[in-house]
Order: sequence, then C-alpha cells, then structure tokens
Amino acid sequence: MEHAVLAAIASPRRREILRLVWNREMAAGDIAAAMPDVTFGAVSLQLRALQEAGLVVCRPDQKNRFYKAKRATLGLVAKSLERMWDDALWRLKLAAQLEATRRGPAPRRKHHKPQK
Amino acid sequence: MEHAVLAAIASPRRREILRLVWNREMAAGDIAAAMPDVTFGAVSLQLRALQEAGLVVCRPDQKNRFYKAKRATLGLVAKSLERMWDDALWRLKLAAQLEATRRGPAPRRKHHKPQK
DNA sequence: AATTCATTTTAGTTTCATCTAAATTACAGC
DNA sequence: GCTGTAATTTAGATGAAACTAAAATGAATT
Repeated sequence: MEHAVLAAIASPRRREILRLVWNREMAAGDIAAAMPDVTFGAVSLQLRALQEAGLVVCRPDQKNRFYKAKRATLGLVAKSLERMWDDALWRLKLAAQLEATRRGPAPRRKHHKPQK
Repeated sequence: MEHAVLAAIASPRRREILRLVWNREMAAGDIAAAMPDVTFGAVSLQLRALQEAGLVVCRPDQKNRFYKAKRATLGLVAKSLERMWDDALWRLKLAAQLEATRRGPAPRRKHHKPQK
C-alpha cells in the first residue's frame, strides 16, 4: 500500500468510478454516462489517476476501452470499501422502506409536558 | 468507515502525525517539535482534522494536551497503515545497511560484453 | 491581576486537485 | 483519402486544502 492508493480512494468521484467497475468491466463512455454531472474528459482524467495508482486496469477493444477494478491492489482495504458501499445501500433501503410503510401522523419527538 | 476517515489518512502530514501517536500519547508541542518543517499552528489544525475524523483523542492535562491514535476507527485499515510504515522502515534499514557494509568499488549494473 | 507557557484560532496566501471546453489522437467503416 | 465515433489530452478557471504569521485563549504561577 502506498500513498497513491490512499490518495486515490480519498476522492468520492474516484470511489464512485471504482464502485462501477468493481464487479464488471465497463467502457469509459458508459462510466462517463453514469455520471451526468461531469464531462467525459473529467472522468477520463480520474480513470487515469486510478490506473496510475494501480486500482484499475484497461483493456482496449475496437474503439472502446474497458476498465475494471484491480481489487488486489487494495488488500484489506477492499473489504472496508465494500462495507462502506453496503452500509450506504442499507441506509438508503431502510430510509425508503420507512417512507413507504409509514401510515398515520408524522413521527413525533419525545413528548414534553405542556407548559402551564 | 466514512469519507472523513479516508480523506484524513490521504494526507501524508496527517499520517505522519498519526504514526507518532500510534503507540503512545504525545503532547501537541512535542508532535509539532517532531516536524520542524511546519509551524505549530499548522500541526494544531491537522490535529483538529484528525480529531474530527475520530482518528485521535485528546486528553488535556495541566497546560498540555495529549493526543493518541484511536485505532479502532480505522478498522481493517489500521493493519494496512502499519504494514505501510513497517515496509518503509524496512526499506530504510536495508538501504542504510547496504550503505554501511559496502566495501570496494561501487555496485555494478549487469555486465555487457564490450563492443568490438 | 499580571506573566508565562502551551495551544488554538483567525485571516490571508500559496499550492494543489478538479473541473470545463476545446483540441487531439486512435480506430473503424466507407 | 475522408467521416464518424470513442476516448484522451491540453490549457485555463475555480475551489478547497494546507500553510504562515499573528492574535487570542486557557491554565498555572507569581
């Protein structure tokens, strides 16, 4: 583990990319399309950073370049990242479920005795 | 593990501090004294960042404030950091030993046949 | 209450990362 | 060759992080 790796995963944007290519490989264009808030160029730069840190590998194929995560580089940290993503998902699902199943009046805060 | 933790350990300066207080607690002034290339103020700011990330705890005592690492916050990543530091030490020691025990002419690169 | 020591905080500057828009490269099909 | 698609690269703008110097805080000592 070197500095470059820690610096790479410190960026939310790069973690977002890393998560996309964690289990499957994806073309650069599809990665960029999954992030409508930035330009293709910006994504390409981050892909380069990830590649230089050894966190992704690139496979050129025809006009496309397919990226996928190189999990081994992260060692134990891979598990931490996965947990981080799972926890975030879990929180989202929980929030959605609470919202969907809620009936009746809005949840109350702890009750206080009315002032005289 | 949240973003704040990853962001905190992405900084070499904060890692340097974290390493100092990894096994023992240290007064802020002593930490700053161990880093002659920056001011006390700068170190204090980084200590605050580490504290906000939950990576150190502070114990006031008289005029001093003693900081120590809160390793639990790092979970598995703690091991990765330790390995990182050990590896760096190992490399330094190896280099020092090579330098100290070297005798005779400087080490040669792989021999090539002389050109005719 | 004034002084000293240890530390934090503030305000301003520099440095660095990230982004955009546009130019450029690379590859394939016509 | 030219055209179109996929991606990278460049140059420049913007914002955040890290630093410094100086001022402010807090706790002990006189």
